[in-house]
Amino acid sequence: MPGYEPKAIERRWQEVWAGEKTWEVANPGQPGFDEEKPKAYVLEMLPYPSGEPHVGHLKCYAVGDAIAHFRRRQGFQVIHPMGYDSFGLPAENNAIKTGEPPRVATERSIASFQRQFREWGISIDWSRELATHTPEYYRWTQWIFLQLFERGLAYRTEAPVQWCPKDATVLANEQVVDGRCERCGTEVIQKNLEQWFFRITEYTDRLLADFELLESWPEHVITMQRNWIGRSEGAEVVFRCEEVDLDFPVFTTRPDTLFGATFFVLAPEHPELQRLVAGTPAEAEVREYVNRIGRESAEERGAEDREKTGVPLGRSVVNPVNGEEIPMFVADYVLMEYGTGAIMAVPGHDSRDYEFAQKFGLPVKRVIEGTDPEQARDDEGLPFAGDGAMTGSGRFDGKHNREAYDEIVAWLNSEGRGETAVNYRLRDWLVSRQRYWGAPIPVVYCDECGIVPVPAEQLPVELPEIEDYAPQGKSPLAAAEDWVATECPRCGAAARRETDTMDTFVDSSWYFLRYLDAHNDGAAWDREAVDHWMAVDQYIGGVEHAILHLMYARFFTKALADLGSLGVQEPFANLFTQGMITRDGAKMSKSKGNTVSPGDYVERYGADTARTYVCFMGPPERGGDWTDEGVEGVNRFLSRLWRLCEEVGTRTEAGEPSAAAGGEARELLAKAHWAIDKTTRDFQRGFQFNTVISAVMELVNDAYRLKDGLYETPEGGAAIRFATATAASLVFPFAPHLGSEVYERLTGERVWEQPWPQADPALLVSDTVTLVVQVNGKLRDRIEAPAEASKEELLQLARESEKVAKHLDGQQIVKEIVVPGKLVNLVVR
RNA sequence: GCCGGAGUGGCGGAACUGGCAUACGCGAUCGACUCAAAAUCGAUUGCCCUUGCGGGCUUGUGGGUUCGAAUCCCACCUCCGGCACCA
Repeated sequence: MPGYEPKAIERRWQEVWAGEKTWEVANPGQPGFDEEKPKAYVLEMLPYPSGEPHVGHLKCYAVGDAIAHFRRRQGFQVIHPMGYDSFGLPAENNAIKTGEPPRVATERSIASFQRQFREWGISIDWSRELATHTPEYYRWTQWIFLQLFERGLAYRTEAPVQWCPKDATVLANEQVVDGRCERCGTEVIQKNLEQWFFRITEYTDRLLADFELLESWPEHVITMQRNWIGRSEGAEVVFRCEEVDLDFPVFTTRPDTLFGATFFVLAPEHPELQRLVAGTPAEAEVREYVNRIGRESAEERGAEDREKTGVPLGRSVVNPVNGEEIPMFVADYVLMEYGTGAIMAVPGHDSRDYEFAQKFGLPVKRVIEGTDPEQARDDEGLPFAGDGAMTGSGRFDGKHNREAYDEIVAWLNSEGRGETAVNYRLRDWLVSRQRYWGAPIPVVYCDECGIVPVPAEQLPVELPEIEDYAPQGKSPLAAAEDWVATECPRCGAAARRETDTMDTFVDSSWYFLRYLDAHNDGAAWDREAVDHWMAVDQYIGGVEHAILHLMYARFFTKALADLGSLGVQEPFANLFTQGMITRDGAKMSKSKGNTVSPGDYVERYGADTARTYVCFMGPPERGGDWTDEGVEGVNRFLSRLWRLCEEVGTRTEAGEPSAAAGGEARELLAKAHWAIDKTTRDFQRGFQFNTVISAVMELVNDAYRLKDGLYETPEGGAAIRFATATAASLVFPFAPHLGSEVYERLTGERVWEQPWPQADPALLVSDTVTLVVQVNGKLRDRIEAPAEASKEELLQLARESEKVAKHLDGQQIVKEIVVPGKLVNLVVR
């Protein structure tokens, strides 16, 4: 008997699917569009094509494909497209090193992804394939840029930016991790440059409020985004420096502690700093301090155990609530990027201000009493972060601080010295990059007209071919003189093109819309197609995109909806984030030499084994450690199914299984229906693929256990044939090739054309149940009991048990608990 | 520090609404087949005591609620992830 040979099976079915374009779906109005079926948009995050696919890709697409297959067989018209996020730094860095054009390396990698997706048997609608580096795609990325520009949502301004000296480019705040470049790990420095921004901050409140519109997102992803947006409610309060006749607004979340302010601190980058100290004795020391801080990296400055430093300015401001003059300082623990770059310092109730006050010998004043009377008396327990009664706060004394909060803000407002205010951590999205391998920003600079957008009909602004990719502080595109020199679209005078390109996150912020109308060369998409398919019903990807990509895509969706181009406010109704696969307990990396190449495993065991393994190794939202023994275990299981199919195919005849069958035939039929029921429920519950697969394993195990007896009779033969075909049908979403092959051999049908099986309720119940008998909550016996036995009958059975009787000996039953169909618990004393 | 998540056999993990803890897989031991090995098939496999029958213990730790807790409540410990001088 020939063994399981996945190679031949898998190739055969891949050719069927490719030849028949099995997974293509039509848009509304096109031939082949099915009006009856509800739609389901199943989408995995598009890959960044660099080298070969790794196991993370295998897992993501195996998980997504299982969902796509299940939904199809549940009667949905499933759209399941694929594309490539093909602009970006790694291809360009490779180009700088090797001289190979980024396009060449990228397209080679795309070819490798395409080949592997086919070899894995992922059910992709290839007619909708896209790559973000093609002019057909980025033409519309540029179009969206122009739309945002027209609405004032894209703007250019000089700003302090994070600059990576190694990659010689600016970075988004989101791409700076612990003060280092996310990509190359180099320490980031600050620079002032003219840059392009998207006004995402205009959408902060909607980005927060619309979490409500989502159906199912992991709670931690929502929390991460919420923290990233960082909305704080508080008040803006104005402190005045009489000596230089300047007002200094501060943002505070604790206006109730205003009476406790004992000093005032400006960030080293504060624009009024020079004016405050010019010509004063403090000037030299302040300048030296500011210069020193300026030279420090973001990492040094943000270090966890950094001691507080600062310099007194020799100036003071007036506290608006009590007229007190408090001294001013410059200190680097105040950040220019947040709030107003200045703070009122309340050392009695803020740990950072407290530390500073201790170091500089400044007064610490308590203005809220703790509930603990010991703490209430003096400076014990300071800084105090809790709530309590106001003290040392004039006419607010005795009030609870939460109450006083509003009254103080109201009073400031009436005096014109303050008002309620909201602050966000989120900054506008810096989208320009001084890099080659990205979509050119479609803008022209004209001496007469200034910044002029390229008219939509002139798009795309194509990326020119160049020789030298190395950045020299400005975009490599600046060297392409013929390309840069152009005419002003408005006045026709000589003008110069923008030489920066767009952040690749821009490309991936709208690709899910382009799939829906991928070859439209008259518009980014057809509104009817997008209205039909959006939103994405299930989005799947790595949790590393929890903030950046997902928030940018949400922002784009809202902005495009405001422009009238879209009818939804949220792009992804349901989100699933898969966990990372490790090897030997560690993250895979080439330097550690612990990488796993999916290609090797597909070659050795077949795609079905590799796919089923990544779904079986544990709950997919959690990570898991890749082991070869685990892969072999799954391969064993699929081989068992294969051999069972071969045996059943020769030893039984096709025939309807009879629900009236008795004995082992009925036992196996019941197991098959149990498996149908279990897998269906687990699929509907979410992503419990490991338990889905284990249910099919149980079914196959039972078939092996019972098969020899079943071959004897026609009913038995029909039962095991049904059980085997059912196993194939249920495992199909994970092992589509083997599932198709086995199902076809035993039924003559194509499994993906069959609806998902339905469990027969009559076979889910049995006429006896195992009754668990406990004495004082401890298991003492198991008894087979009639399923419909009454409470009294169950108690009777329980008491008759010898094993139970032993534990009742000499004791008195004080309570009897009966859960029909399950258990009896006798409480004795 | 703040915000999430998780602690179950030798390992990955299962257990629905509080009701048989350890499904399924891996590993291990034994047996069948074989000249032999691999593959395959079958049996055993939480820990402790006991020749056996049987008994005791066990879901990170300590307490609580309950006839009954991996599951609910309180306190604590450990690990993982995110954010972090954000006023």
